[in-house]
Amino acid sequence: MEALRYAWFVKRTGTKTAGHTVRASTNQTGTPGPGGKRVRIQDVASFAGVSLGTVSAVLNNNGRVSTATRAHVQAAIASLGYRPDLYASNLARRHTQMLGLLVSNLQNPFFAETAQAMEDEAARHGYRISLTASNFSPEQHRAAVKQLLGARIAGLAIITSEHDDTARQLISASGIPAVFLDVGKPEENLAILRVDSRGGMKAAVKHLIQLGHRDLLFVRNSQEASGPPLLSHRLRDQGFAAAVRSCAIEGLKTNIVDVRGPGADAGEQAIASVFGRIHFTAVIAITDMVAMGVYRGLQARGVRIPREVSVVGFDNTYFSRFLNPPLTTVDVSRSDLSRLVIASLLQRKKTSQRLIHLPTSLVLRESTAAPPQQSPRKRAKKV
Amino acid sequence: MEALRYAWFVKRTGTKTAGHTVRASTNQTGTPGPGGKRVRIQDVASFAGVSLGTVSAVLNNNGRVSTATRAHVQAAIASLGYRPDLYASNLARRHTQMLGLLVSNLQNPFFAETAQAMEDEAARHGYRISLTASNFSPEQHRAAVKQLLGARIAGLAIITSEHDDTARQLISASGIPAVFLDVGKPEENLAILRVDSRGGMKAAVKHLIQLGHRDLLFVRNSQEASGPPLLSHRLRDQGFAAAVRSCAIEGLKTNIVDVRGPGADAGEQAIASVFGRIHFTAVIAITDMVAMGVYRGLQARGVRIPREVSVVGFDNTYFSRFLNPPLTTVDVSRSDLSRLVIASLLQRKKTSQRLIHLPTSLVLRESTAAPPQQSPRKRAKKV
DNA sequence: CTGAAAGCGCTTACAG
DNA sequence: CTGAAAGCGCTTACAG
Repeated sequence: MEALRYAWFVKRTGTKTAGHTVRASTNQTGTPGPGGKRVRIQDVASFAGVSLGTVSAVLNNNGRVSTATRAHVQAAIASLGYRPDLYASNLARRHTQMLGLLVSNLQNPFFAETAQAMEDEAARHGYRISLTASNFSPEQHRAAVKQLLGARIAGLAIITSEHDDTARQLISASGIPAVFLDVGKPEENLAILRVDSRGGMKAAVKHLIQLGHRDLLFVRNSQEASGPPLLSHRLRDQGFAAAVRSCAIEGLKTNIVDVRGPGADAGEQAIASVFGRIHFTAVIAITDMVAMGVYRGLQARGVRIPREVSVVGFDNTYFSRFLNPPLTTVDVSRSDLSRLVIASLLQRKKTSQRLIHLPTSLVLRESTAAPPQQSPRKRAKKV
Repeated sequence: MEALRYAWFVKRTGTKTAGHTVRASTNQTGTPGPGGKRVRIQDVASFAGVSLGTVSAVLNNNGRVSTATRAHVQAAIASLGYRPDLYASNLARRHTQMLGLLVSNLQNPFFAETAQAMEDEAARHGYRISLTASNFSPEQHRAAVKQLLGARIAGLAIITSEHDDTARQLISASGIPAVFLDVGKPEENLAILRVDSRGGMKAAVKHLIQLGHRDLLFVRNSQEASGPPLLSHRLRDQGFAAAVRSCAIEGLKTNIVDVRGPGADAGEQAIASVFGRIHFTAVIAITDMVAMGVYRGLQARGVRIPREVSVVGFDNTYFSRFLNPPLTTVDVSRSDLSRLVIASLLQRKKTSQRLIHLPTSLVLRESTAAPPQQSPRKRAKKV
């Protein structure tokens, strides 16, 4: 037994010291190890005739290596095609240069655009993004968080429409810096990013009222799953309600339609279901995707935008200005969002801002105008 | 020196065996280790009163653990909130359950939708996707591949428009199973996914010709960077050219416009630049995004689709059927693509298919119709 | 069915 | 400026 231990010991410390080697250590030869063809740091060291620690130093720019040695090692790295093992190095380092990002869905342009902006911003700081989509499911949300937490990420951004309390507690307990979109209160390691949805909604409603609209239709969608309503949607709902309240004007009438399903489908169906039954001269869509469906629903029925009905969206996705007519919508800056989130995740000091406010702004395009003078056509039956 | 070595040795093997402990090993107590608050597998083992190997066995479902012990260990895991360290386990395991995916850009719905489909399909096999965007830049492409290769991914899918030869050689040399979109020839570990762009283009051209169109405008976009043309675009170019050749019909005229920039912008500008100067009754856009810009360009000039001009897109992105009118486009199935790619990456046998064909199909919607009978309005000056 | 040992491929004090 | 040692937190033969 003692012999066995000794053999292992010798193998670990190398053969240079002695003739008491028990097993041949192929790692000293510079050839790939016995297990596979992966080039290891030791191979580079042997090849360059330096020690393993020196190679590591040049890899990590830990000064104290002469220029000549550095160049020599780098040549060895290049000629062997060496690539450091991410898992070994992160394990040894005890931390990663990886930020986790959880979004609801990549199909939705808002999330896709945000993910892209986060990746760019993270790269600017030397970090990478580990991206996961929850598909709006709290279960997938929780599973993704568990995975990310096991991956020793340096920080975690939860930019989702759905929410999961268990996941949140896990994150809180982990002590990892995190940012949540919209939901809950800040904690020691949790910052909250508050997008001013209410302000955006208010601006949209005010804009329509100032144009003379008095019959507003608010179109929203719910997820397939019978879970709780999406948080981002709830805030936009509240924003709409608050805006209507604060704008209390003689004769203002509002209706709300909710349809299950993906944005554009829901928007189209919403129009199909209320058309001819509810009177409205303006539509506020809860997202640009929904607005796109609303366009389709309206235009398929020969309704002209904005001459007969005005439409406002929310998100200012890339495509919104290419719709016909270009969509008036509420802008949420992806780059500001990314900058604020990444900055929050990366700053170590505990004194940092725990509540991050992101303003919104109404982008005026051509989908809104004054309502038609005369009572609209037959569809416009009052309710 | 020998004493020091011995101390280390004892520490590694634990204190159970003897009184010759040199330093106290806090790891045996079940409390978090001295370094931080991360719970380790040894903590779970101590807490449950079993050995570390047993905990590992229940974590990895390596049979041979009694039901009672398993339950007991799982309780310990739950009550300590233990989460295995991804880096340590992957290092020890020598492989990961991670697949790399490189796409050009997440803003483009085709890539976003494909990424989403790949994630779903990978999850079905117990794998995760490490997603990176190259932003169409060969340099970023190469850097991303290097990172992915260092991350010991189990497989790598390159679904990009751009290409980099160095990256390809690195992948080839690594021996990691990989799939490339469209480019090059299969090798030992490299499969090629060939999307039948030519077939799709041919179908589009034939469709328009059968409707009676004789003046076709092909609208394409190039990237900002002055690099080589995108591969996917080159194939679609060729498809267009081949289709026109094979359809050689009396009086068939074609023009090609190329504009630099992102899809929708390019499409809009393309129309702006040729409108009134080139005669066309149908537009074939190289992507749906470009088609969206073409819509905008046409409609801003009062041209009705399809009554005056027909438009065909390529990709069948989610939004295409919500355009007004719904876009006729060439479909590339995201789910088929994902299934084929993941299957190729995961199958170990070398005899597997190295050349994967993915058919395309023309989806007929309302953006195409017979050309106007009489010579179009003033814009329609022959060239 | 269980446990102690050997190893994964790095980094980072530490001693020279 | 360089090198040998200790450690990161796991997995997986191997011996009992």
